[in-house]
Amino acid sequence: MNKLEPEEQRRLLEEIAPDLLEAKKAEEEKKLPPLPGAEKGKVVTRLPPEPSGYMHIGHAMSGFLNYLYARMYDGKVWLRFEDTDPRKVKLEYYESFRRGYRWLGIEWDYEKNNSDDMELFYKYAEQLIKSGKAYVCTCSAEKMRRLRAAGEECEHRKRGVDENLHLWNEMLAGAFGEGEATLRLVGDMKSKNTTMRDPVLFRIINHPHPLTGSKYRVWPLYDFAVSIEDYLCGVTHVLRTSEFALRDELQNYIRSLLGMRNPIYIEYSRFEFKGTPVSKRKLRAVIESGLASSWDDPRFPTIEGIRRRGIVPEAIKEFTITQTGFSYAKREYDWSLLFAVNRKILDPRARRLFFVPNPVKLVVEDAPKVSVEAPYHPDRSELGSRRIEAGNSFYVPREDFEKAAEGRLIRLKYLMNVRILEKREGLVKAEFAGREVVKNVKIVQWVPADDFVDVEVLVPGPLYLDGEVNPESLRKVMGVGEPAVKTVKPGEVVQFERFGFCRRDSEKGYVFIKAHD
RNA sequence: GCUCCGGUAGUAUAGUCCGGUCAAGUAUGCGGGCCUCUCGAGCCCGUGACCCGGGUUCAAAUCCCGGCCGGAGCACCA
Repeated sequence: MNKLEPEEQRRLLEEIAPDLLEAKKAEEEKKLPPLPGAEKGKVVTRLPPEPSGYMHIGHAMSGFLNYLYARMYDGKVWLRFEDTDPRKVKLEYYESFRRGYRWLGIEWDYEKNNSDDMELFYKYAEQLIKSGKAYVCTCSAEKMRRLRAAGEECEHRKRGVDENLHLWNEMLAGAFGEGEATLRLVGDMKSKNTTMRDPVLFRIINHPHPLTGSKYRVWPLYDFAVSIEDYLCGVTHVLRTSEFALRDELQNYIRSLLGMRNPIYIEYSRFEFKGTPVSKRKLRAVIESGLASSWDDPRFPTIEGIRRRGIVPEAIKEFTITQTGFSYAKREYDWSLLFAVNRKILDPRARRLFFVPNPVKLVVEDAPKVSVEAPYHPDRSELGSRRIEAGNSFYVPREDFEKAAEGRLIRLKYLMNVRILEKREGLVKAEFAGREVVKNVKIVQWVPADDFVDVEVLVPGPLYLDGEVNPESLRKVMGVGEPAVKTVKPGEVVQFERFGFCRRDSEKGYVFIKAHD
């Protein structure tokens, strides 16, 4: 009864929307649209990761939605691991999700694992059996699949309660091997919604679970576990991706049989970025092709990948709030949308430094030997400055000087103007042309030729182009950096002037990853 | 194949429920200008969309029908 059709969800959303829009303009703060059926202080949402793989940006955005709505209504958030497939679940992933949520600034009030509640699941299963709503089925998987597709019942559905109870206890006692018996819901074999056709509630898995070891062999399936857990946790709003939409009916039905209240569902299509699939299969293909070596590759949509790339949590949060809608339509975000948000956040805090990609040597024989005090930020003096000692030879961007004609005037930022005299392979000669700023002269960054560090910048691009793995998805730019590059701490994001925002990725040596321009 | 669900500018969204105020708003992108000792940020101007075809109506992005295109599901995964 709490189940709302998408139209209904939108209608409710719309009803309160005008207030929101006005409020948004008034305080210039970005807010999510109102949550249907939400009451201050009574909202409970959940973060439901399956600890079977790496956390990615889709988890992050979904996580923000659940977290921000709970916060917006002074509600509570559960972190609940959906870990009822012992074969898929791995210990390392539990912590990786906690770490990911923490990094994002997503806080949760309570935490549990579905696998904590096995005894409870068994209790509810027994209740269903006793009320004639569940039966033990000993069909083979293939037969069951065939019958479900055809909408036909199997002979096991007619078993009596006592027999089912007996068989169920046999299952729990270990009398059946894997695949030999399941507990099924008495659903509706004729339902158009195939999930309602007597779905399996429990199956046998002979594989140790990372948390409970070999204590349990009879494991609940997703729909059963989640139905019960959402009720147990008091979840009022389920915000999840649309691949679960068909399960609303089933989960509500299971709860109705147990006398449990249902949450409100809000579903939306997956969040994906162009050229960057989140699918484990596709990412693994990239690793297997040798293009990437690990799951934290900066081209990957994994949390570790985007973190290394220099995307900050606030950007993902703001992006989720402003660019997201509860739409079922397929969408593929353009990275530039996220970059724009990230840039606005980074711009006031990132120090400006000189990095010269693909350097060429510039010699200015008559240059005065001077040093300059260069601010780390054009309009935020609190970020400080550094002194650069300049001689008469420099490294400058090859591109700028190769394109420039002889006789052309170019300014070395903060330092002086030079006039190009001659260009030879790997060397440009120029003459000193004054220190004052001249209008309409190209300004470039520079690095003293006798005091610099070698810098390498990784520039990530789309992993897939036109559905094919992109072999040139990671460009490596070699260059030199001014001495102050040594002061950039690992993890810090700076702006290399005229190059882009880059995060220092290495502990030793100067390897950076470019986030964006 | 079957069952659902969608299709608003390059991209992402607002608007669709209760048809007119939408000659369609916002962000980003793109073009131009201003500012700036960065090709960054900021400010200003501009560009650009209701999938197609019918129907209902005085009036349709909004309602109805058909088509096309796209997504999801059809597990003893979640």
